[in-house]
Formats: sequence, C-alpha cells, structure tokens
Amino acid sequence: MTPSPTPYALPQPTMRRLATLGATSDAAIAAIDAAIAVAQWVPARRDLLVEGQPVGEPRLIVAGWAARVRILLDGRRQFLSFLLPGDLIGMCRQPRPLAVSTVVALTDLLVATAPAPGGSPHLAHAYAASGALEEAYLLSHIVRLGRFSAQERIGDLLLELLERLTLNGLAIGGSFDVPLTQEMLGDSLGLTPVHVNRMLQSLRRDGDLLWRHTRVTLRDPVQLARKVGRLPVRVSAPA
Amino acid sequence: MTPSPTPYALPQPTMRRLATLGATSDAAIAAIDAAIAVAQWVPARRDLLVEGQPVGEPRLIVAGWAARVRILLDGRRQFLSFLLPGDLIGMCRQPRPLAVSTVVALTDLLVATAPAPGGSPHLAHAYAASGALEEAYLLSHIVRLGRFSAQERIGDLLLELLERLTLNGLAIGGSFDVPLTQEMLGDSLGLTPVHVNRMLQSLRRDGDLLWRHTRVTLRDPVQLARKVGRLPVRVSAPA
DNA sequence: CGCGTTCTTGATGGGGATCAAGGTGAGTGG
DNA sequence: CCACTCACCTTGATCCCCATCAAGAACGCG
Repeated sequence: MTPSPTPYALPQPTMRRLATLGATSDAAIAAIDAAIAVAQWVPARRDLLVEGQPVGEPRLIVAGWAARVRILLDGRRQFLSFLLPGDLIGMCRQPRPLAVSTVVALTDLLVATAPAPGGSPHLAHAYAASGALEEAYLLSHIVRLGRFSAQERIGDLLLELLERLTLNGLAIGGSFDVPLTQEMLGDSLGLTPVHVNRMLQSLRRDGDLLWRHTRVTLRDPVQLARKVGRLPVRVSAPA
Repeated sequence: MTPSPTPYALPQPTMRRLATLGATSDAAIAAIDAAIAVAQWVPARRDLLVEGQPVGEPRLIVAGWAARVRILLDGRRQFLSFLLPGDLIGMCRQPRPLAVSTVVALTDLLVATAPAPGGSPHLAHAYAASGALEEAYLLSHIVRLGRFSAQERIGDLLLELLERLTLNGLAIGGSFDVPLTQEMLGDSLGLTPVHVNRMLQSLRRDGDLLWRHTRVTLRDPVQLARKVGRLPVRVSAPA
C-alpha cells in the first residue's frame, strides 16, 4: 500500500474536532496524540467494516474520507453518511456488536485506534458528543431525502460538509476539498448522476458555488442556507 | 387527562423488549418494574421533547406510539422514526444534551422514567442494544427514502413495524395495530397522502395486506420481504 | 497516444405531485 | 333518531420533476 501524500498532511483536524467536542484535558489530548502517532494507512475502496460482521475496536479517522453505505440485493447503493477526519468508526457499547452498515474508504485513509476513554471523562464526553452529532446528521439526511428537492438536497449536503469541515479546520472561507464523484453524490442523495450534474450546473449558474477539480467553494453559505431552508445543528448547550 | 383504556393494557411489552435485549438480571427487572409502576399518561399530540431544547431524564414508552419528527420552516413535516412500547426517549451521554428532534405522542402514551443503569450492567447493555437497534432502523429509513419506490417504502415500513412489534409481543401472526393516518405514513415515507392511498390499494389488490380500521395484517411477511427487497436487521451476535 | 473514468448534453418517458371533488364513518347535539 | 360536522379516505385529471436511455466530450493516467 502506498502512503500516497494527500492534502490532509497534518493530523490536527482530528485533534481539533475532539478538543472542540470536549476532549480538553491533558490526559485526553495525550491519549489522542499517542493514537495518531501510530495511525495506519488504508487504501481507497477498502472496507473498514462490513454490515453484519463483528465490529472490532473503535477507530478514529485521522485523514481522508470514508462513507457508511448499504448495498441492496439488486445492486442499488445508498450512502448513509460521509465520515471525515475526526469522526469515529465502530464505537459501540453493547457486547459482541455487529456492524449495522458497511464502512468503505473513499480515499486513502489514515486511521488510528480510538483511545479507550478509560480514566478520562473528557474523552468519554467528546465521544458522546461525537455520537450525538452523528445522529443529528443522520436525521438531517432523512429530512433531505424525504422532503427536499434535488437542488435543496445538494445545497444542504454541501452546507453540512462545510459545517463539519469547518469544525475540524479543513474548510477555509467556504472552500473545501470534496473527493466525491457526481455518481457518489447521487448515491448519497437518492438521485441519478445525470440529474446531480444538471442541478450542479444550475447552482453554478445561479452563482451559488464553484466546483473545480475536487475543490468546492460556496459563494455565500448564509444565503445558500436560506435558499435551501437549512436549519442549524446543535447537540449540547454551551457550558 | 383520562387514562383512556387502550389495547395495550398490560405493561409486558416494555419488559419483554428490554429483557430480550439483555436486561435479564433480577436487579434490572426489578428496576424496570418499579419504573413502570409509577408511569404517567401523556395525551396524544403533546410534545415529549422539542428540537433544540434541553433533554430531561431519559424515558421509556410503556404503552402507545410516539414519533420523532422535524418540521421545516415552510411547514413541511418529516417523521424520522416511530417510537413503540419498550423504546427509549432522550437517552444521551454527553453533558447538557439538546434534543436533536422533536418527539410527539401520536396516541395517548404511558411513559415511565427510564431507570438509571447504575449498578446493573445488564440494564446498561439493554440500553446500548436498544440504541444500536434505533440507529439500525434510522439507516434503514435512509435507504427506504433514498432508493425504494413508493410501494417498496410502504411494504418495508410495515415489515419493520411488524418486526419491532413482534419483539415486544404486540404483533400476532402478521397482525398488529397501527394508529397512523395515511397522511402520517406519507410524512414518514416522503410521499403525499394521495399516493400512499393509491399504493395501499395496490398492495391490497395484490393480496399483500389487509387494513381495517387500525388493524393491519400482512398476509405473507416473508414473501412481502422478498417483494420489496428487505434485508434483516441484527445488531449483536448471539452469545 | 490510447484508454478508462467522469462529466456533459439531448430526447423521451414515467412515477409521483398537485389540484379538485366526492364519499365515508364516528362523534355530537338537538 | 337524525342532521351536522370534522377528520379521514377515495377517486379522477393533469402536470412536472427526475429517471432512463444514448451519445459524446473532457480529463487524468499509463
């Protein structure tokens, strides 16, 4: 496997996310640092978890993108969520857990073993907040698929990605890297690649976004949020 | 408030579900019994949780149906999941949690305070398994909305309800009570009530189901599952 | 340069939305 | 016992968003 250089060179995004979510104690930071130091590369397209198979130890994405996905018997594919640096994989609390979805690497992926919260309540809280955020985004995805038009779905998903990539420092001024093809977007949003293409063009024509190579720029996120009716996401009250 | 008699007279469904999910120790059973003994009635249509508001103590549905729901600014409504007897409400682990969705009573509802797992690891495991199941069903809902046709969505949802109501003993031989209007079904499945009506008729014509008053009977669940391409749900391996 | 993947564009069709009336049944009050 | 009402279900006509089918064009890569 090649440790192919990526634009996500520094491990800071993971630390940044977990610290923002509450892992602020020295013990928690040291544990995360130690885990990141021995992180492993996983090549794109490899499965990290397979639906119905036992879940191993929980892991932490240090760099790259993954996705939770379900494949139907007839080959239809549905992405359930995208996993970004700082996100957790396979964090379960019941005994002998089985994966409820497959997790596949979308890019080459730097993955660490998530440190056990053990003595650090800060770390436990950060994991809990991360889980709550993940649930909130799953719910948003349900609303997108159930009640949004194609344009709204695309705009709303890009705003979610901006929001999440801002949390871990990977987005700057409405600009971020998206290693997704239009087909993958379609498989996330319940649309055909052809229609994704047309809707992206219409968003570009309206001046809402720029998409060159893998770089997406949202011109005016606040206005776009108004346009697609996006609601803010928050899972815990300020201290 | 009237303690309106319901078809769910006995508290057994809740106990049955939690016991099946792992709450098998005497301590766990006693704690659940004690909680159910002092359960309270909540009238239909009342909110048990409001999106964005602080989450109080976790609760346990003893009888009746509730739903997690999001309402959009323009009035569109999307049901995120249905909550049945034995399901938990507002079980969070981060400090100062905020509700990520509104929870509304669909029927008169008997609700207990969920006993803290405290000393009982059995109870903690049952809660964890319940949470994992809830996540698995959320993922299934995403697939339904993203990749299923209208007929498949309806059939798959009814099969899910049968599966869950079988777990707590409220379904017998493919038959169960569903206190939902066709409009509510539409708001869950991303369809209009008119189209739900037409698809239900077509399922009835095909001999797949019977729906009289609030009673639904699936004629041949296994065949229906094959027809709509439904996959089984499992979250932990047998001991 | 050749080749596969991805993006783009056009033409056509269908699944489900929308609009607009009825019909039905349970509860309510006279 | 029967009008009245309100919520829900049912049916028909029409429309449109998005799927489908089918080629090309552009791009990255060996």
